[in-house]
Amino acid sequence: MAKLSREFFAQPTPQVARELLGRVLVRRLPDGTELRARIVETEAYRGAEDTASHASRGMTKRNAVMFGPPGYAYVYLIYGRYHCLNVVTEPEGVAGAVLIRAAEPLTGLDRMRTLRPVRRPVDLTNGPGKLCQALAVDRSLNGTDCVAGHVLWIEAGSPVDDSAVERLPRVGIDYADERDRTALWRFVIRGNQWVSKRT
DNA sequence: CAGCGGATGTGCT
DNA sequence: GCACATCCGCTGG
Repeated sequence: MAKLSREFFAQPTPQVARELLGRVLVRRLPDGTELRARIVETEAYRGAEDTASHASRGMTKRNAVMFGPPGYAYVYLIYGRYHCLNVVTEPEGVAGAVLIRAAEPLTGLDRMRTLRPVRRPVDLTNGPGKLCQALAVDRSLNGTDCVAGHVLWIEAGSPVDDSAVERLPRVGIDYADERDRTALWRFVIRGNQWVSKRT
């Protein structure tokens, strides 16, 4: 299955977020094991004009990757315990990234359950922090090239039809301006079991 | 089941 | 010092 290209990620962020639904996120572990999961929930974060975005106040040490070339991983620590995985969008110099919030495990489930012990498989990857734990994604992968690299990438998978796409406000951004709190920049596959619980 | 608060590191959102 | 693009365990109904 073909990897998504640099040009794909260079598009406007909300468009990339919508187009990532149904695509396959792949994580290759140091021992060669490949973990695969189908993306079912994303959020778009833009630059200076988006007060919900880490990039809204300009470039810092943490968010620098968001300003770089598209197709790279932006991974940050949240609440001191969890990680969130984004893929950088827009042309180089324009900040933007898509947060991958939830996915449906496809291969390597046994390994995911070792990384993240849970009773029910549905709890493996139905949230951004859970997804990172199950796929062994942490800050050491910040800045990883998801187009030319061989550690983390996204395959074409099966794009989702418009009729199956639900657009919702983003979650966990109470601090943002009303305009940004209400923007429909969260994309989910309608009715999918693996979508995160926070709605 | 819902609701609430603790965990725990980093940037000032 | 406080807030945070989160998750989990404990409590009460």
